[in-house]
Amino acid sequence: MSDPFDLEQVPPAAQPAAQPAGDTAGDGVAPPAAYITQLNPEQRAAVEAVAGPVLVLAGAGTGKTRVLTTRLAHILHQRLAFPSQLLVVTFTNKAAREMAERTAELVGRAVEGLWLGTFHAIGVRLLRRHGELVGLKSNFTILDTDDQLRLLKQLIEAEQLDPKRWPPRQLAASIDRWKDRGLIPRKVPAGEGESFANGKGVVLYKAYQERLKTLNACDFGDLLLHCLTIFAEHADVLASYQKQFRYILVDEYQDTNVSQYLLLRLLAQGHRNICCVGDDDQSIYSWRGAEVGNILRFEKDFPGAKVTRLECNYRSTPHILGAAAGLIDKNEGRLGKTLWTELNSGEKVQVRGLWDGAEEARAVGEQVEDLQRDEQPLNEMAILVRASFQTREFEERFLTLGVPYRLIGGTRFYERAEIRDAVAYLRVIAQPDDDLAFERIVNTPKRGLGNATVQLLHQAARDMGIPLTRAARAMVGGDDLKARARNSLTKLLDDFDRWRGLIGGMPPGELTEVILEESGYTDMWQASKDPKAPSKLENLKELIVALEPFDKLGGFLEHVSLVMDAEMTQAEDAVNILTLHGSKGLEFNTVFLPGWEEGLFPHQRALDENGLAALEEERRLAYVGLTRARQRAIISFAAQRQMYGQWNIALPSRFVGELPRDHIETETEAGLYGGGADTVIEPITGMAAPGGFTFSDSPSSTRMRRAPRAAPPPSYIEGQAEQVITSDPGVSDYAIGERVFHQKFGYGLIEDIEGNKLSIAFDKAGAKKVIDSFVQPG
DNA sequence: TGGTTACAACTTTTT
DNA sequence: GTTGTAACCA
Repeated sequence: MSDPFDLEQVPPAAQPAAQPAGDTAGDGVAPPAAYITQLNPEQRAAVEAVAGPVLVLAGAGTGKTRVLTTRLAHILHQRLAFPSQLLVVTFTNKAAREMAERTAELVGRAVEGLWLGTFHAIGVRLLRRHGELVGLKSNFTILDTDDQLRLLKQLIEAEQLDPKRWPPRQLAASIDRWKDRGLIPRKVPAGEGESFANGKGVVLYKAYQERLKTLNACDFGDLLLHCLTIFAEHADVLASYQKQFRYILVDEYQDTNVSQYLLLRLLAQGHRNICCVGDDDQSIYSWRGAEVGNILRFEKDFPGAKVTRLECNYRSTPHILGAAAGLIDKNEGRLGKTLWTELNSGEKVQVRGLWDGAEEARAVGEQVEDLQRDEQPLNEMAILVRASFQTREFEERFLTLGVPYRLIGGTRFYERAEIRDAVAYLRVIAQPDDDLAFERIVNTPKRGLGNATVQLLHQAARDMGIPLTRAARAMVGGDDLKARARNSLTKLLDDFDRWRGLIGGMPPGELTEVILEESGYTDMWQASKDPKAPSKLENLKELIVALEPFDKLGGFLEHVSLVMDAEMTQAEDAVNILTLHGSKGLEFNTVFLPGWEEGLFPHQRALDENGLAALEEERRLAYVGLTRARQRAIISFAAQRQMYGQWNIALPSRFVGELPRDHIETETEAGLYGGGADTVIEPITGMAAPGGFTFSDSPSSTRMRRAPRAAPPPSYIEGQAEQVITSDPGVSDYAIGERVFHQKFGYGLIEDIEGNKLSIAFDKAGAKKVIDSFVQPG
């Protein structure tokens, strides 16, 4: 019997033109394939519109991945193309994996030969083949952020600049942004390089690119930038890929940057069958170069594009959707979608104000335990935070409670120092020109090759214009080095040679074990009395395990640079703690959204750097967070919070006030921000919340004595006119010059008063703005 | 050269 | 509070 997905049988000449769905087995009577009938009409339209440019605006929880995978299966089923003629690009490795798995489910087995991966993975694939066109050998190294920074620091110093005044991080950010925009050094618009080191920015960028070439290396941005260069300069290469990729599918289109956009546009010019799926309301990566504009002007870029909206949400209750919709509606410049659902209304979104971060963690912990008693799996609960430092309080709380949790994100496996050291050894072996890897391990473990020696090597390498390891070889033959250093270095180079000789002879995992053993690296940690040493040794063992599936060293190194996240074991039932950014694409029955405070969320730094655009992006982030929830969302904010050792006053996020009241339920009692016991929180303003809360767990001695007052509505925030302030703004009872006491900051002097906000110069804690109900006469 | 200490900066998000 | 870097001393 014929297999509808028998890809070997696909006639390569098949054209997108049209056979009706399901009529592929040649018997002419087949109804629409099963996979099609399971879709709703909009989804089905998005799947079946295979020819020409298509934009699918897929709201949160509307079955975006399903549409993508079904479309992919559909194209294969219709025999419109070989797998190798399909380019499927995702934004994350996880999404790529999921896509492959779900397509395999639809097709009934894994599909071989697809060009499916992240933009960067696709870039690598192209560069391994055509890298010589931009001066890269096929075994080029991919630098990580750390290497990049060390290299930039060297270059900054070489320009006689002080890296303290001109931080490498800042330069790296500029360079990354240029690369995101597809700009090689000479294309950087005049004036843009000026801001760094008095105009040296572009000079350094150029020097950096040259240095990368001699290192036979490229950074993340180059993976796309070099592809663009190749396509621009070699029409034949471009043409061959334009011809090859009959169908292009793009996930998370709202997250593409200019480079990615340009690549897609070039590649799609062949067959024009490009389908982009995305949601402008979930664009949260502009800070790393993503251009929402790409999705907003899709129809202009691809004339005649079909646009399909997926608005039927299968995930969240109406209250959750309503709250999210009310919030996102405050943004301008949206393509606009209205999500609806057939689910029952469910619980309202809970909004809670609390005394401080610790109490917030306590409240979440309690609710987690309650839900657990109701037999809700912990796996179905998630705490989504804005910034990673927020995770600590929850971790501590869960440890105390004995509730298992898992931290998603955080320091990733391949970013750990010991893993990078080990990988650096492998890199030196695989690619002798990799100076950065060499520098990393030349004196780790200590072998008497300190700074002085390395400087000599650098000098020699520069003079001769060769990589460090080659310079080292030359130096051990000469007499510039002290006997001790020379012996050490000779031994190290001999080790390199020996290990290199082992590459083909044993699997990479075994080779790594040999290297870590013979180099003394393992011994170093075994002898260490660092409390972290045991866990580092554990990690090294895990690295060996991670190496097992790889039969070639190069393959593993590529994996390390592209797939930063090591596979997580989901075995245990545990609460998930992750950032809002990390939550995109996930869903949970219960979602906790703590830290909705001005300055933290929306984040102050984002606001400072990017103003209104950033505010809208933060709002989208809030939208993403809310729409992760299937049944229940709990938003909370604290009145004060400790951030890197310092206590900070916090006011409720303006987003709290933007939530439509019909869909939320506030747990309010008396007092936290002033206001009477029966007031409703209206912290809309981004200033102060007149809502009432008690600090239930705080010792009675800390309770406020003074009659609470509400904050005045801030005048500088637009669009707040309709918000009702239910408690009387009033005026502070304090006077300038009065001495007051604050529970966390101690004694201080009032310097200024605005409504109920006091500017106080604290004796120990410095100047702060505090709501008057937090202090008492001192 | 290596270890220790002191100081500083830093924390939004990540392929 | 933490981590990384610089300066100092052994």
